Amino acid sequence: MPDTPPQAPAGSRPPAGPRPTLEAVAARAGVSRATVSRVVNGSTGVRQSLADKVHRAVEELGYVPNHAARTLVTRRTGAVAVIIPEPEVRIFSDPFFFRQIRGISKELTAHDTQLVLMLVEGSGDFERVSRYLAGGHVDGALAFSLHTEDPIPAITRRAGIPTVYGGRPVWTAAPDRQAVPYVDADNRDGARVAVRLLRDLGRGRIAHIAGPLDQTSGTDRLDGYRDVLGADYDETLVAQGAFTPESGALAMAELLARRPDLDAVFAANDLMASGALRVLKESGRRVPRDVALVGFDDMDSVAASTDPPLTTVRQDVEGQGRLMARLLLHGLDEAAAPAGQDGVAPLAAAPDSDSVIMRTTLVRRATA
Amino acid sequence: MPDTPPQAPAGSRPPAGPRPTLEAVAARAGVSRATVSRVVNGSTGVRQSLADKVHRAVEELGYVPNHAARTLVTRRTGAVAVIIPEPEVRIFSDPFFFRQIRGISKELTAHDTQLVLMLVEGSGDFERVSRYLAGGHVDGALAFSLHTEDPIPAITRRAGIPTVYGGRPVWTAAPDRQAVPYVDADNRDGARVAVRLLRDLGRGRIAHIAGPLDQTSGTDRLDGYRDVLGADYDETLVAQGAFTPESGALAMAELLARRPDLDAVFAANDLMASGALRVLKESGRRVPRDVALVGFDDMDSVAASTDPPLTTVRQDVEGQGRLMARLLLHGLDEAAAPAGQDGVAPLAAAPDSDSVIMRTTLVRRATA
DNA sequence: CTGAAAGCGCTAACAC
DNA sequence: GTGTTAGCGCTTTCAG
Repeated sequence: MPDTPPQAPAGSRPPAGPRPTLEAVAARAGVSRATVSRVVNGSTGVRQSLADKVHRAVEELGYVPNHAARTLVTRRTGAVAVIIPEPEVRIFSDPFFFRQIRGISKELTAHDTQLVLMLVEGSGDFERVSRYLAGGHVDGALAFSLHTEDPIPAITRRAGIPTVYGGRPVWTAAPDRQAVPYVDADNRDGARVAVRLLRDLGRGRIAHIAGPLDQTSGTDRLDGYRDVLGADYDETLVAQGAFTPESGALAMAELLARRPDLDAVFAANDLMASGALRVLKESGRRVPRDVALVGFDDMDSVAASTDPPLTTVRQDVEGQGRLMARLLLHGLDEAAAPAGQDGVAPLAAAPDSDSVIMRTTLVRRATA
Repeated sequence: MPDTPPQAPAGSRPPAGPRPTLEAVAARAGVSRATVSRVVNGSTGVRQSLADKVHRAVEELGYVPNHAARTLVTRRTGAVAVIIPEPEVRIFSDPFFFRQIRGISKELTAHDTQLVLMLVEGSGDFERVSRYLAGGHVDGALAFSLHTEDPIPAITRRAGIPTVYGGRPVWTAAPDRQAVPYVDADNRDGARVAVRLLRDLGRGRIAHIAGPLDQTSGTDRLDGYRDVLGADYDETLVAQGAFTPESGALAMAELLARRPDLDAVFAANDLMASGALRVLKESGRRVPRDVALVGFDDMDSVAASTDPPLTTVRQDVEGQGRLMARLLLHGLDEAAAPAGQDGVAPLAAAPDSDSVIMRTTLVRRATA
């Protein structure tokens, strides 16, 4: 490159001005653009001596490939959207989402893929999401917390954007069940394990504080409870909450009023368990002596710091996030090169479609 | 991703295949590409009749502009990076970050700009961030929680990426103070208001549980405390915490041991205040009768639900997020079109450079 | 193994 | 006002 600006800045750092292009690197290395491109993209078939020259030129010029140009020709953006329905108040009280995002972030980062966060406010926002996804800004999407009438699946499908869901979407139970890939904890089995523990502890009147029934995490845990109770299932021992401490307290009070004889409680999550625990203690009952209690999630900021510490069912939220990303990325690679093996070890078995249900583990502390 | 089966779905939705290009729209509307481009980009100088035709063609074809192609020529990505240092454990316990991100998201969305989330894990990650920012993927960046030796500023500067910081960076107090734009709450003044309240309540031995002193939110609040105490400032009445409930409890116990006669406490945040409150009650003291207590943040999940509810200093976290985004976007527009007014109403006054300090408000509940 | 050439889809001068 | 014409920086056949 003959035209260097008059006074070159002294520092050894690459020149500031306009970023160098492939062209510039090629000129400097004395090769063609094609060769530089090959080297930069790690192609094998290039003589070592040339490759070295190119690398040096890249270094000296501080060359960084232009993303837009690359995307324009490859049709790959190297970015993934993470769609979160805002109304979910949980976002703010729960470290849940952030942990899941953390897992997603780690996995994406490891694959040099960017995370585009989309907080979806209200119904008016769906048009925006739709446009965005259709705009080819991202290669795929990760979505959360789908309720019955969630428009996201339709949007991603129409936009032709591969999508993996977090948590089993409710509609998978519907007659025309669309086989969407999702990652979830084995809520039903986790609940079974919790209730079995209570039963094996000799408790005969095990109550359940259920989560919202428009979410599969709520219904699946209730189903697990019923599985174990079997014929002994008794409606008067079930109350509903909303996954918040307050709702747990309310539900507990209700249960106590209805069935003062209950001797155990399985709460559908730790937050509700903490509310229940408070009410239990206020009612003069001793935990676990009089009433044993088990939660769900093993949310670190809650479960370990209640008094007494909560026995609960742990789910690996961060792992779920990682897996969601892995599943998506895997699918994307497959679409590009429809071959087999790629070395990604599945974290768990896939029951059907491409979904993964992750094992839960019982964490025994002091409430049961 | 399972391909769509052979049989094309009947719906009136636009053809699936390859996405239509400007060219296609132009052909369909019987105009040139340039005209379509003008219409799509809302240019004024186009005859109405033509514009209508174009709009119709766009509609019929389901045309969506190709982002990469546009970026390639405009040099604008329409995306902003949000950089968060992962080690911050606060992320998981505090709704803080999510609220700030929520504010950022809202503002960006309103300006059709995307949010690229970068969780920075450790030192090894900085190279990645550096490469990413240099890669021209984003137009600007928003960064958080800078500690003394944070490399982010150097990285963004070198990459030439305009950046706005969340919270006053510590180095702004250094001799060679770089004038970086940031948004922060008026921590010092907020602290003054809190301590003045305590003093006006007649308390004579006001203690302070300080936050970490490597963060300006910690030091600024301590400074505010000292401002009010003036000559009465007494080191034995100050203990340090780490913005967590546990550290607040520890600090409180320490203070109580040292100065059993204290009659008020100003904690540098609500989380620490909650820990302190517990210890205070356990020590048999009545709040606020024996010891008055004021927190900071007005973190909804904490302040309103302590017993008794916490008097605290509120900062508008979501507003700070919005403002950060607004400042950045404003700067970007300016760079593009270096003119004046653009109708963005500042939420508060700018003291120097382009930074904004936001007012705090005292929220009186029951602890003082 | 390497280079030349043809675009990817769009915007922005510049003519008409 | 509207069309024509160059590229933006990169990958990728296709020759050699």
